[in-house]
Amino acid sequence: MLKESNRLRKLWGMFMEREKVYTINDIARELGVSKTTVSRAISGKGRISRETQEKVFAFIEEHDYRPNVLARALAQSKTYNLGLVLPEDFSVMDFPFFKECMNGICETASRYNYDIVIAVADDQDFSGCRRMVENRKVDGMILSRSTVDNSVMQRYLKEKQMPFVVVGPAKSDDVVWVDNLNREGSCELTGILLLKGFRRLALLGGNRSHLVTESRLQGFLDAHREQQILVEEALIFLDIENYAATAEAVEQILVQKADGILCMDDFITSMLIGCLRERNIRVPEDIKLASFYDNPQFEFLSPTITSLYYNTKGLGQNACMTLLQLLGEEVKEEEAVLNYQVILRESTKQTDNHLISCRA
Amino acid sequence: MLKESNRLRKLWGMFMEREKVYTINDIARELGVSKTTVSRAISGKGRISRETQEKVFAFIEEHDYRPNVLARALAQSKTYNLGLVLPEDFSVMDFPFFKECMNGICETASRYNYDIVIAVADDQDFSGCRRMVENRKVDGMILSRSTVDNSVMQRYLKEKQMPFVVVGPAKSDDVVWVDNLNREGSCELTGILLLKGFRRLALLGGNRSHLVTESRLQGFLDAHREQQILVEEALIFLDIENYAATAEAVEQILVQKADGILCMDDFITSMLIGCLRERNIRVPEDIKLASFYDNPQFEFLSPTITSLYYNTKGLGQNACMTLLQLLGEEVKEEEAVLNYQVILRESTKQTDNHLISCRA
DNA sequence: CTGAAAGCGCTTACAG
DNA sequence: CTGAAAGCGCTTACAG
Repeated sequence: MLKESNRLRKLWGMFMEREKVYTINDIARELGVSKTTVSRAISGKGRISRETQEKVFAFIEEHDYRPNVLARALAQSKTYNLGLVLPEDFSVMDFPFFKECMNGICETASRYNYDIVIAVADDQDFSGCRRMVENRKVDGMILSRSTVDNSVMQRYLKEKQMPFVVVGPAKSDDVVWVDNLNREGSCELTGILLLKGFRRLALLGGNRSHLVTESRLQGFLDAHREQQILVEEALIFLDIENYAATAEAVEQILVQKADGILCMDDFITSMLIGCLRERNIRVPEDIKLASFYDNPQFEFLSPTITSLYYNTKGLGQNACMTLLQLLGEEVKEEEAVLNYQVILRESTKQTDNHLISCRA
Repeated sequence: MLKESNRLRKLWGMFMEREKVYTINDIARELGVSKTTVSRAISGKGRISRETQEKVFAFIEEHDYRPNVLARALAQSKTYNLGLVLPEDFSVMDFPFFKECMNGICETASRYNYDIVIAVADDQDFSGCRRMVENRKVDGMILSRSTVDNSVMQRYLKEKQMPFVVVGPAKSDDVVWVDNLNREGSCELTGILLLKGFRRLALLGGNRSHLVTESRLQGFLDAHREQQILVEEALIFLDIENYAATAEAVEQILVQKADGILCMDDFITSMLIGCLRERNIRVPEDIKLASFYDNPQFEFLSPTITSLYYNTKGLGQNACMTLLQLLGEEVKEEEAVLNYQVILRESTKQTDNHLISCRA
C-alpha cells in the first residue's frame, strides 16, 4: 500500500519543486513598502494613494500574485465557504431540481469569491452538517429543499448560531427561506386550463402536511374563485403517495367524469401515466392532463405534458444571495425573478395548437 | 437593501455574544503546560507521556474543544478540502450516477476529516475550477465522469501540480483514474443472454470515440468468443446519439431479424423504447431488450428492463480514497469492490421466471 | 497616506 | 518527555 502510494505521488511530481509563490511580504520587500500598505491596496480598505495602489496592482498583475485565502480566513475568522446541505436520498424526479439549484448557488457564490462545501445530511443523521459547524469550515449554510422534516437540524444550527437559509417552504416563522411561487404558479396553470374551457378539473396532490401541497391547493382554489367557477370537492385527491392511491383516484375520476387532471408533482404524474396506460385510457383523447413541475424526464414521453416551468437556477441564486446578506456581505446584484411559465403541450390539447403563456 | 440586511442579521442574533470558544492557548494555560504539548497530545505526533495526553483529552472532552481547522490549515499549508468538479449540464439519465458517486465521495472524505468543495466546470469554461486552484482552496480534485472531453482542464491541473483523480476512463496514460468494470460487466450481461439462448443479439452503442463505448463493445465480443458464438457484424450499431439514428437501427434490426437488443446506456434505451412503442413492437413478446446501466428512472416502466447494476457509491469511495493516497494520507480502509450485477427482468423474459445472477 | 507591531490559532524544528 | 520561539500569510487597531 505504501509503495503504491509513493508510486502515485511520484506520478504527480509531488517531489518536484513548485513554482515560486509570492506572499504579501515579498511584494512589500520588492516594492519597498510595508505589508500593511500592500494589504490595504489589495483590499481597498483604508486610505491609500492612487500611485501606491497602482504600483501594487502592477506587481500583482505581472507576477500573478493571489492572496492566500487561508491566511486571510484565519485573520478575519471567516472561511469564505458556504455549506450546502443535501438529503442522502431523494426521488429521481427531484434530481433536476437539485442540480439546477446547485448551479445557481455555485454561480452566485463564486461571483462573491465564496466556495460551496457540501454535506449529505438529514434529521436522522446530520453528522456531516455537524462536522462542518464544529470544524468551522463554513460561514453559513443553505439547506436545500428536503421532503422530510429537518427541524432538528435547524434547531441545532440556531443553537450554534450558524446562519442558514432554507430553500423551500419553512415550517417556522423565524427561519429565513426562499421558495418558488407555488401558489401563484398553481393559480396561473389552473386559470389557463379554466379559460380553455375545463369545468371539472381533478387535482391530485401529495402529502397534505407538506406546505407545498397546501400552497398548490390554494392556488388551484384561487383560480376557480377568480373565474367564479365552482370547485368540485370530490375531485380533489390529496395524500397520493403510491400507485394504489393513484389507481383509486383514477377510479373516482372516471366515475365523477372529470374533464382534466392536474398533478401536483411529477412523481404523481408518472404514476398517473402508468395507471392510465394500464387501463388503456388515452391522453389527450380520453382525458387531458397537466403537471405542476416541468421535468426534463418527460421530454421523450408521448404525449408531451403541459406543465409549469419554474426558474430553479434563479431560486438557487436567490438563496445564495440571501445567505450572503445574512453574512453581512454587500450584495449588489438584482434578485433573480422567480417566475413560472405555463407550457402548454399535447396532453391538454383540444382544437387549438401549441400555445405558450408567459408571465413576465 | 441595507435595512433589510440588518433586519436579517438581527434575526440571526449576529449581535448576541457567542459561547466561549477555547483555543489551544486556553488549554495550555488551564492545564499548566505549553501549547506545544497540547498540540502534540491532540495530533498524536511526537513523544508525549500517557498521563499528559489523558489530561489534555479530559479537558477537551469536558469543554468540547475543537481545533480551529483554519489555523491548522495555514500552519500546515493544507486545506483539508477536496474539490469535486461536476459538468454544468448532463443527461437526465446520469443524475443517479452523480448523486450516488457524490454520496460515496462525501462519506469517505468526512471519514478522513476532509470536506468536499464543488465546482461546476468543463473544458469550455473551467473558471470555477481555476478559482479553486488559484485560491488554494483544495488539496486535490476529483473530476467526475463527463461525457465531453476535459483534457484542457486536466492539462491545467497538471501544470499547476494539483493532484487529481478522474472518475471514468482516462484518455491519457499518466492520469490517475477509477472506473467501473465496463468491459467485464458487459461481457457478463452478454454472456448470460447468450446462455439463455439468444443467437442474434443486436448492440446499440453511443459515440464510438468514447472509451466507455469501446470497453462495452469489447465485453460484448468477449462473451461471444468465450461461448464460441459468431458475432453478426451487421447487428452492431455505434454512434447512436439521437432518435433518428435509433429509428434507423431499429429498421435494420427488424430486417436482420435480431432476437434481442442490448443498449449500451439508458439514454439509448429510452430512445429505443420510444421507437419500439411507436411501431407497436412489444417487449418482450416481439423482441427482447437489455440495458447496460441500471437506472432507477426505469422503475415504473413497463416492462421492467433487464440491466447491469454498478456499485456507483463504491466507485465514489474509491475515487476519494485514491485521491487521499495521492495526498499522502494513510488510507486504512479496504477499497470498495466495484462489482456489477446482472438483473434479469421482464424485458428479456422467455419461459423462465425472474433470475438474478450475482457475481460476488 | 503609511508603517511597526500585535494578533488570528495552530505546527514544528530545535534545544533541553 | 517538554517548552520557548519562530513561522504559516494575512488583517487591523494604533500611532505617526
